[in-house]
Amino acid sequence: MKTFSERVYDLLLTVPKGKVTTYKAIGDALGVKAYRAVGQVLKRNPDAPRIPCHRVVSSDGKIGGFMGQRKGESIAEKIVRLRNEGVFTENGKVKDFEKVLYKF
DNA sequence: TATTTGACCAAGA
DNA sequence: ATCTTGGCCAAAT
Repeated sequence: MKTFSERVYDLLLTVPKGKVTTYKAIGDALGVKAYRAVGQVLKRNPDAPRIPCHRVVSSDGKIGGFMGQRKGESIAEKIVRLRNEGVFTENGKVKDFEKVLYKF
């Protein structure tokens, strides 16, 4: 039995490049309502480049909480990464959110 | 083991 | 549109 975190990571890895997902979608896909726990795990377990945390946004399409990152990292860099993958953002919110939103 | 916390969400005022 | 409230669940302390 995998742990919740592992499931989150695995699911996140299934998100194709150029797409984004939401905490809610992840929780729902896992059959759990731990939307918060998802973000919690991602925050405290920045498992590095293997986990595309920047592809996870809030349900409203806003980047949400990437701010307040740990030292060295900022939301701006994630936005740049997303843009590099084909996902554009506007003032902290994903543009064409529904179009780039990946559904499990 | 128990309590607190949090990168959330939906609904209400 | 913004702010507050309640709820939800796993991980950290």
